[in-house]
Amino acid sequence: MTASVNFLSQLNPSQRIAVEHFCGPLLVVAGAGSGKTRALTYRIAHLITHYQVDPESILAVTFTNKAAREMKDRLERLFAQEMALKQQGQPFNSLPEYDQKRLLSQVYKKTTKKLWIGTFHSLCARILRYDVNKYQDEKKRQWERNFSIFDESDVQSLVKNIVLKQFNLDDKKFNPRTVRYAISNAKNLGLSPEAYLKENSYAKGRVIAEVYNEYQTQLAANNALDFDDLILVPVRLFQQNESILGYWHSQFKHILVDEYQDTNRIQYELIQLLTTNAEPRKSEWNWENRSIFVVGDADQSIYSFRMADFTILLNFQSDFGDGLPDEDTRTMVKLEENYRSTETILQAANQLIENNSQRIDKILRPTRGEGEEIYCYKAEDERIEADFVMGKIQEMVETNPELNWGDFALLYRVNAQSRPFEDNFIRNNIPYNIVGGFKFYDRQEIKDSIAYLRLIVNPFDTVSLLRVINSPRRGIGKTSIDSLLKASQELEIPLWEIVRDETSVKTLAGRAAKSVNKFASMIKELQGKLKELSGTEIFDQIMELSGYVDDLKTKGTEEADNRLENIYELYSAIAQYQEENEDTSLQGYLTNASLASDLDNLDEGQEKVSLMTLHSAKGLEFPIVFLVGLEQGTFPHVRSLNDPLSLEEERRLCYVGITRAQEQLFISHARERYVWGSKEMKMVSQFIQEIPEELINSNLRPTARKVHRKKTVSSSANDKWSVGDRVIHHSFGEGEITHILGSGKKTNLAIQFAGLGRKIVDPRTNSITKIE
DNA sequence: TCCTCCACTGTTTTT
DNA sequence: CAGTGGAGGA
Repeated sequence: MTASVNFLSQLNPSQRIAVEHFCGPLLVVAGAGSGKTRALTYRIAHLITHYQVDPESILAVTFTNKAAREMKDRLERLFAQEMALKQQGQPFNSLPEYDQKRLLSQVYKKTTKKLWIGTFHSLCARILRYDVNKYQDEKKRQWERNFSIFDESDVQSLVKNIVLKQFNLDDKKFNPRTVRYAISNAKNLGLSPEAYLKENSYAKGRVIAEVYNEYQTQLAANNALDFDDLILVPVRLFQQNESILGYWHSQFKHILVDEYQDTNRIQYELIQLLTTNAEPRKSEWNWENRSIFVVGDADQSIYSFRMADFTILLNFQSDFGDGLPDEDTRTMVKLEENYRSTETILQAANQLIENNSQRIDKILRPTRGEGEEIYCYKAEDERIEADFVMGKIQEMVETNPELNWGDFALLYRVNAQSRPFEDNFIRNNIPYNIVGGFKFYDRQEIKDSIAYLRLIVNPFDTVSLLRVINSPRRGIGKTSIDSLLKASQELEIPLWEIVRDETSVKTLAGRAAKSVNKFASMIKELQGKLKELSGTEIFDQIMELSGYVDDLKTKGTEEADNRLENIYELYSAIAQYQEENEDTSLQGYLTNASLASDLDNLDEGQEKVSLMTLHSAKGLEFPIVFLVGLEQGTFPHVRSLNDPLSLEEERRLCYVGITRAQEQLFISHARERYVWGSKEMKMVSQFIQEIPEELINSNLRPTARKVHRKKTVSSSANDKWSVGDRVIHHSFGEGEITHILGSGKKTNLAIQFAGLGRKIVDPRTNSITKIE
């Protein structure tokens, strides 16, 4: 088919191997900026056009919703371009906008709509909407298909309540956050409360296991799942029911996983089950018309706090592949050519990451020019640091007509660091966009509205019920609620079962009974309309009937107006979802909303400076990057200073930051900075010292670099030497390079000298010169 | 039942 | 320096 010929020609040999891969396992080790997204999208396109794979049987897992959306968009364009040439005989871009849109929507209907592209969480949620009712856990707890997804704050308060109120534990010894974290970790390792207990049978572990168990009971009582369950439950279900696993195994013939280094144990398990159908022995796996294709970079593994485990990536070759050494294997390919950044930036990144002990050998080979040196600014404090960044951006935008605000990104370790920059940007009218931190869905009015919707979809969702039963105030106070709650607990039935029953309410709620009954009939009414009305219509009605909007309107304060605005925005979000997904069910929207992240709001089209954490920046690129707060204790973060493994993760994070930059990188640090309201002295980050001095220009030694640069840089540059080069050594004479050993700082050359045999030489000693 | 004020506590990264 | 939670007053 002509389609494939077209895009294959744009690839380098390694990318081509990746894209043309059809059946069986393949690990793509893809360095930053090496075109891995391209490899992924082109491969999907190739599977469909060249191998006639049914789009419905392709499962592509990405790390963020944004990455998923981008992949779908790219695929749509790719197919639309092909169709433009075939149907109309002219390039897509030259078609009138109307035709472009028509083509894109054709492609959507025919192909991209059918693909299973999304995050682990969204894809699993989708699977569970079909099958969760067939699952039963060890304690016979069950869930229905209209389950709620509890967000982190729901979960926190649930755990807190169990620890403090129900179990009456000492919160010094059992900090609810720590307990919550332990439960999450257990789930990410695939441990049930019982299994957790077995592995943690000491006193504290036993208590946590009990909390975990009670927590599960309450989730089930609410017909709710937490984020971790979205992965854990399908895995369990697949383990206990082979026909359900069989169904999904035959559904997903070609599985692709992006950012494989950030996969955790339970996600790995899921992939493993879907790929192998739980066949235990490798020799029994049937790769006919089936593949597992993962892309990742161990150097960019930055989510171990979420139990991500990059040894999963390192083990791919022995888990799924042929397990042969790098030179001989056919189940691994490395993409090392970097198309994104200048050589200077790549050298900084390569040298920095060399300081890590835990990695697989890989470097980034530059394909672009040397570029500008890195500029390092030492500031007095965080306000001066902000002045510097602001001044530099303004200066560059003014002097360089090619640049606009959207070409700049400001990256920091923790969200709190954005503050001084925000203040500064507001004062100086610099348009900016903060990604992450406060979320739209975290606002009170939004949580309230969502809670109403959740309750209508899933009446067992007691957390939501409690949230809205007296919001807006309708005279249902603490005492009434408590007596209703107590009854539900004693009878072991959901709170809603009490609330919906007029007689029970009359006996229990006293003066508030009338209000409770009114509230209950309102919810009942909308539950009845759930099937006939669309999400937006339900939303409209609940806001009206509940008096929520009226309540805000009568307040008339600026704050209330603001909240109203947000509620209207939520309405548009639901409407937009319905339109884009051809899904008018409220449930679809709710799932989508609970899995949405703030990163999804990042709109590249806007001409605004982007501010975000280094974690959020993964997968993105910007012409100019500012990496700020490079101080010991800020970055690397305090909590990693004493732990070598976390320090390595911080270094990987720094590596991610550096490799976001295409043209130019600025780094800065402050001599002192406010932390918790008091000034602290800060030492410069060790990461700055790990970048070769010659690559950095700074406000402390403005002209230092030019003198050393050429010599040292080129002799430490690994890519200068290649096998077969003729060299002269000052004492051994002429020889030929036969091997290049290691990479970066540790590069050594094996050289065959006439009459002297082979010797290992360190090129950094300047003892050898190349003969051109 | 509701609202306001004060004291305390806890600070990484996110699907 | 936040944001939260509890206590006490209206």
